[in-house]
Amino acid sequence: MSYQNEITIKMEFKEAKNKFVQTWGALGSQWGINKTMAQIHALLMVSHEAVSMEDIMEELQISRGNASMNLRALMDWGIVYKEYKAGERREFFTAEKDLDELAVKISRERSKREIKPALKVLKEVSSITSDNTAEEKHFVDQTTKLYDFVLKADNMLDKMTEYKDNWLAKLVVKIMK
Amino acid sequence: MSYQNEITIKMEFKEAKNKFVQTWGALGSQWGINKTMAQIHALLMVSHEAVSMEDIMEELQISRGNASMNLRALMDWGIVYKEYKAGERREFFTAEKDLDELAVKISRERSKREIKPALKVLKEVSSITSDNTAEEKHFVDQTTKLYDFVLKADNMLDKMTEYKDNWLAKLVVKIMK
DNA sequence: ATAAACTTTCATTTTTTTTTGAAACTTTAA
DNA sequence: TTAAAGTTTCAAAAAAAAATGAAAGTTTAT
Repeated sequence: MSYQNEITIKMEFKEAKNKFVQTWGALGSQWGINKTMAQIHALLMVSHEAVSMEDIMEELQISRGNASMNLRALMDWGIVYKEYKAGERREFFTAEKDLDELAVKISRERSKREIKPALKVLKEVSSITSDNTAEEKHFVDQTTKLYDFVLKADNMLDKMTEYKDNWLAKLVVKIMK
Repeated sequence: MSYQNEITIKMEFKEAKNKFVQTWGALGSQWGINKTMAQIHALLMVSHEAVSMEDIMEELQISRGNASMNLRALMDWGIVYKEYKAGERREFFTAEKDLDELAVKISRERSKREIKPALKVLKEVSSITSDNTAEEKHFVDQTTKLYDFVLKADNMLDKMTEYKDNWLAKLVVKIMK
């Protein structure tokens, strides 16, 4: 293989990696996860070995503070881990690479942080003592339905992800038949 | 019932309604939907009859432009409808109130707008011609897995929502047993 | 104990997203 | 046709979110 070809191929890989990281970042934004957080996660997902903070900063062109804070957030979500290498002072980071596990953790966190508090409010507002204007009846009825729906969806997601191993594939089978 | 009590009850309803609208708005933000859009939707969801733009502006304390743009967006998502009242010049708005239908429409839109384009990129980047460094092998392997996973999840969601009527309840039964 | 190597924090700046409001546009009734 | 009643658009302003970077903090080797 010629030198020229090798250069070409390397470029293609770097471009692909970059495109993936950018896309994952944009997708994150659209789902309320900050861009850098999603990008760091993407980068770690496709890295075959643990990456230092220095390297993350370099690859994504971000500041030390930004890298540090988003790595912390990713670790709080339980989807990025710190790793220590023998004889190395620096810390290295890896992402959860098992996709079933990743999906489970993201589900759990979002449920805990967002769905559960929303359910609490729904329960609260649907239990007002209503005099019986059509307006208030409709409010109580609709928020009660919403509470039931969200609760059911949340429980189902929980059950779904309980399968643990290969849960998505198993579900596909179960639902299709 | 005394005048005083009636005032108290009215207050409670207004507070509950406001709390619901605020909470729905906050939840929207966390999932990448702008706050006002979510609030308008919340407001329409719990209104027993169609609401004019004027009233929406008034209740949410937002400008005409903001109201107009977000109503347009909600209609593009297919979860808010325009209504014309006989002998009225103004337009009125209602929300999709059937929760099964609402969830289906939100799923469809998000899939179309975000998941499908992401899948396209995943397919693209996972098909680079790789020389066989461990690094590139891992990249291709991981992005391929991700493509398969996201595709499967997207298809499943599609199948799930195909049940149409009362799909969530039906699914719960199917998955639990 | 200390200093080098590294990480975290947070007040300030920058960027991005959302909102405003006035002008342009549309529709309807007289 | 016109003018009144309403809606939409979009450039500019405001608000919100994210990023920076320097100072403070921590850890480790000597």
